[in-house]
Amino acid sequence: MALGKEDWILEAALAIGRGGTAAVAVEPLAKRLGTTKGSFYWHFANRDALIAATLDAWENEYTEGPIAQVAQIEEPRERIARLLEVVMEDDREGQADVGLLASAHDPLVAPVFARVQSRRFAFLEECFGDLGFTPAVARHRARLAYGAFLAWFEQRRVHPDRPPSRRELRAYQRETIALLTRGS
Amino acid sequence: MALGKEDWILEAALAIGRGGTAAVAVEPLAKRLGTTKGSFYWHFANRDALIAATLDAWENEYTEGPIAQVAQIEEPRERIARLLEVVMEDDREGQADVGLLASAHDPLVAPVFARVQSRRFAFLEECFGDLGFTPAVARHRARLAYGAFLAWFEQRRVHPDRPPSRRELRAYQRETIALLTRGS
DNA sequence: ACCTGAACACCGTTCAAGT
DNA sequence: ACCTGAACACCGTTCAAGT
Repeated sequence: MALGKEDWILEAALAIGRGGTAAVAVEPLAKRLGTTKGSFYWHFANRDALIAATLDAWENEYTEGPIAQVAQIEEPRERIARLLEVVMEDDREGQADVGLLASAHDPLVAPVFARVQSRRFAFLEECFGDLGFTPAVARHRARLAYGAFLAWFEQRRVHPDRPPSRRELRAYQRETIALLTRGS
Repeated sequence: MALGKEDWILEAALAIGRGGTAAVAVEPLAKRLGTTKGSFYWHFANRDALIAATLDAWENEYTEGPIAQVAQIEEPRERIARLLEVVMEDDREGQADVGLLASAHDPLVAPVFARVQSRRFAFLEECFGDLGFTPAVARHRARLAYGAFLAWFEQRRVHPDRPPSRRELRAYQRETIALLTRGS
């Protein structure tokens, strides 16, 4: 039966999760889908186009999603806290991010990543601004909040053998919020 | 004239800085060095061995270096502050890190990165412990400090067009230290 | 419209032969 | 001891030919 672009994109997303963009190889993907390389080139101009399409899908699903979930919360402190929870809760979300971090240098990935990160920074900056911090301070706190997120996943990625407990996650989030909103 | 392993390692390090391990390709490297692929295989078993050797050199130079530079500072708060400065000051250091972050998924890179990060976390934890925090709190603060470092370079990498000023860096460091050592 | 299969380029790897 | 050059495998890409 005929395949569609989506089938290739789905398979590529799995590959990226496993090993970054380097793991997106047309021939193995074709084998996995039970078809040939020639078929692939009917749907996509080349390998880069497949990766671009996959990143596009990721950007839509995973970035706006979490932000939209918390954007309507009135209290800024609560909004930040919920965002941290949402974003650190879901393992798949984290791994999608981390799989892409692994390919951050890839010229295809860089611009997408830049957009996503800018969006996240901007949202966090706004939240801290709503707490009454000056723009400069809000920027620093937003950066620290984003770093709190990065460091958490870095540690998970590097020590997959000993995943921190749910309690540890809660304590870390609590302390992060407490510290970063101090002075508001 | 005869080349040595070091010549290949140096060239490989440059390539990693440019585009992660994916940029380490034997044939182009050979061309750059004015020799042939065959020559490469006299010095190294294969491409992986070259990358491993390059990572080894990086681990020795760039990880122990900064820590050693600050380890003998008495005052823990000062020690942390200096470490942040040292590690964020030098652009080349940051880019070596970031170049490798780009290949974090690479099975060759993962274990080296794990060691380096463990070492850094442990050192930071110790510093915060010396400030009198309980182990759990020290762990959280160490993670946040490491995140402060990661987020800084992430932002630089993503927006190479508008690098933050020296003043911004100073202000960010000052505020990070102030926040993370609060309560000691 | 969608796919196959053969072809070619590029890079990793091997190895016999050179100095 | 160190290097060359030819060979082969693997994957990206093209394309004429099939359904």
